[in-house]
Amino acid sequence: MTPSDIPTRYEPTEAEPQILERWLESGLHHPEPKGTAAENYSIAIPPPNVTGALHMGHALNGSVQDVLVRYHRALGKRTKWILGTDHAGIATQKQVEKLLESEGTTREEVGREEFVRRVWKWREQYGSTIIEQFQRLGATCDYSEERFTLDDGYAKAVAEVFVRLYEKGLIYRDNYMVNWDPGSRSAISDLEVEEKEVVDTLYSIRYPLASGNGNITVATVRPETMLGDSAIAVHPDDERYARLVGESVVLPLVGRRLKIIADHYVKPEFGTGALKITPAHDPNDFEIGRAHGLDELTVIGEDGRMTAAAGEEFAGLTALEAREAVVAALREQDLIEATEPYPHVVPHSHRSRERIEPLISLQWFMRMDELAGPAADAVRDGRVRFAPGRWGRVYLDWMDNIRPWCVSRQLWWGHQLPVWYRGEETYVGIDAPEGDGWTREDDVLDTWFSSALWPFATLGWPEETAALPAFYPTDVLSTARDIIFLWVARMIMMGLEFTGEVPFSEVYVHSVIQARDGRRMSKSLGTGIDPLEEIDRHGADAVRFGLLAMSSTQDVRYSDEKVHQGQDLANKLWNASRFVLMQASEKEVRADPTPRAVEDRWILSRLERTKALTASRIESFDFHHAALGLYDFVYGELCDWYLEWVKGRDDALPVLLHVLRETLGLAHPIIPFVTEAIWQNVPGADGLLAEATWPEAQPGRVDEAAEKAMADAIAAVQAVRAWRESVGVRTGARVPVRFDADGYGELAGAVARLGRLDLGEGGAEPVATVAVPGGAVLVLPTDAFDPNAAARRVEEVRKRLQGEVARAEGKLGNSGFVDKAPAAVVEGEREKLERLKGELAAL
RNA sequence: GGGCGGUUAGCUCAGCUGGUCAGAGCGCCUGCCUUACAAGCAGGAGGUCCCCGGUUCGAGCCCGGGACCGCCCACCA
Repeated sequence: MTPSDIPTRYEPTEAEPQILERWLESGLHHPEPKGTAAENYSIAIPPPNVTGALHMGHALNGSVQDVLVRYHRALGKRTKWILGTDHAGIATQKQVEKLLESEGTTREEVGREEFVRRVWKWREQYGSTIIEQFQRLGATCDYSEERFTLDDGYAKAVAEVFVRLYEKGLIYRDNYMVNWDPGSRSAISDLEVEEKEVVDTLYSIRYPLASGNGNITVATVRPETMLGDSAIAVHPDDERYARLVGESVVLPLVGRRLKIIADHYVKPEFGTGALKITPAHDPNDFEIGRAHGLDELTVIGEDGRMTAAAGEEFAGLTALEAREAVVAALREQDLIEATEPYPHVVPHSHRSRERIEPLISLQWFMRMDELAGPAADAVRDGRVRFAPGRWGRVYLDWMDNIRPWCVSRQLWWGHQLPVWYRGEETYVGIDAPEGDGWTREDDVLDTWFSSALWPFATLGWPEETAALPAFYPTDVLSTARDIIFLWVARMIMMGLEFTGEVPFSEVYVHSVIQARDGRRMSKSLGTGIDPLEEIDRHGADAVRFGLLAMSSTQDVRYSDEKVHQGQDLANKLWNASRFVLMQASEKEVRADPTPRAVEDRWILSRLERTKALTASRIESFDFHHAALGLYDFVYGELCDWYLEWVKGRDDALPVLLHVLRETLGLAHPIIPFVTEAIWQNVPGADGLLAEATWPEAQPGRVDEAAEKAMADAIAAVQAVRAWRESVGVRTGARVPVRFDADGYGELAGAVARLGRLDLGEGGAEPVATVAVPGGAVLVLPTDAFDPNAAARRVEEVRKRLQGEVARAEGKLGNSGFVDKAPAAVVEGEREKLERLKGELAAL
């Protein structure tokens, strides 16, 4: 196709699929496992859930990582973007349960083995969805080596880690209070619990003293748990109860005698200052119970129903039913002293949204303190750096207060614990133990346990693969802040423990993209914006540019304007290229971009600065400015000025082509599709832009003098245009002028052309004056405008200038300023004053 | 209860270690089909930089206090 056949609009929907195909076929995303991790560049993608569909968070993070990956690939590094998906225990299990439900059956009915088979089948069918969606974004992950956290090799790594930690004594089994999620019927970790405010009823209940001399009143929002009470606690210094400590009360409805104990945990000022202790159903009571050796009576089971221990009358009821029954029974005996509405925060399951039922359960735990120390040190001493830095402090706060991690889950989908039991015996090992009678632990591991191994398990650990030394440690981990504890911290701990090295040296915590109105983007709220629809509408480049331009060091609202800016930029580049290529015609120009004019030196200088700036911004994760800086260069310098400036010149082509090629190169990491599409039409551009090198820095091309000269010339054009507008010069009319300003040289001609002026030398008396840097443009007699309007305009300008002069003089007349401000600042002010006076005089 | 962000033009946001920092995009107004682009080009209007104190020759920028919005952590029944 000849350049003039190139359509005037860039059509992403037509271009993108073809370009994507070429990239995928080229193999550019797959590096050979050679060299060392120090020479190479690698990023491990936060593995999306297999059940997932691309959301804005993925799209932003994918854009961020792809910019980094493409940039480093262009720098000539062997670059690997480790790709894969997470088996996502609960989420995936639920998905398939739903499917079974639609078939009229249940997980229990089909049985574990069949269920797991069904999940695998589901994964085969739908698991690649999100991978394809990443491709549409243009992400150059290593698609040829897709990992899955439940693959055989990966599972081996998980088992290996579990066994080693067990042998080290860091993993153990215990009967302990856990967060029971009735929704998923599994224990969950502290991190998967979220506090939500609810309004409960606070019941004040009288417990009669065993002595018969009165009562102690306690308050609770969960009266049903009283069936499991083991004691009453008061503060040791609470005089009201001092003489009662050691005595007993009679537990209403049950009749059990409860000791009155003293414990510092109790807040005397809260309620009556007496606290009922239910060790099996409240985390605090659990602690107190263990400290005092109290009985742990489980009255609510894992099914959410009252156990036999709750007594005949209540056993089998749901906890809620039991509450009503207990309250009714207490009322009957007139033991309820008061009730009041009580708003407070209570734990809910992050997954199922259901209220957590704290209970004592036999689970597997991991002690974290021993691993946390070195992992915290790695951040303290800078081996791992967070960007923005404040997240490092957040990480450290958590690490310094770390608690044991409940790692077992009562699910079917996941890594089954490598643990076998026979009677009282427990065996932990990679393979099943010898001998008969062993049964394997049913539970599976918390999904985050396997995710914690991601950076090295994906590379084949514990096998000594070639990929491991080539790409581990990785360079950057890019993620959202909500998984800093769940994932990032644990990767650092596990990485250090099992490889002796930090898994990545930088953690970039990107923005959270909110809905347009500032609410959270969420499916249930209907506030989500589908990145794929946005790509359909505006193109992948526009979405990438938009997201990067939006991103910040804080949360941001989704901005349609930024996406539009990206779309506009793509189109602008497309048309600028058209302009250049139409001149290039068949001629293949590879010649050095020899500058033949000031504007050539200027654009080469500006290009040089943009290259350096873009590189440093990418390296410092300042994607916002990298994207917008690129936009400014392309619009504000290349198109608005340079292209206009050289129109009519026939010797600018080498520079034009050079600037176009390099601009495509530096824009490519941000807007890869359109730049690749243009590249295919550029004479002398071989192969894929995605495989081309980053435009080499040419510091010698920075030209201060040319920048200054052009800045003045541009300012002059703008001054002339503004003047024309303000005095109402007839549209398009050429205005005769005498150029009375220094320092323009050859640029005066272009200023005149762009300002639609006719340069003359005649000695006629000027009828108007337009101040420009270095002097003025004197307007000669003409009928193109009304001189009165010009006079008014001059007055306005004079007033403004006089004001500025007064301000500058005031500043310089202030001895405080002159004496204390740095000499350069004072000098700058003096120069400014001179300039202003000059402009004023020129009027 | 503790901690962290934020509050700048009608809207969404930039403003580095205090001195051309009062900006961009969108929107708005005016004028243009200028042979790359009318989803374009040119010009323009628009802001007590949340409030109150303080430091300084000089403060969106630093310090103290306050208001409001958002997030994280947290075992007060």
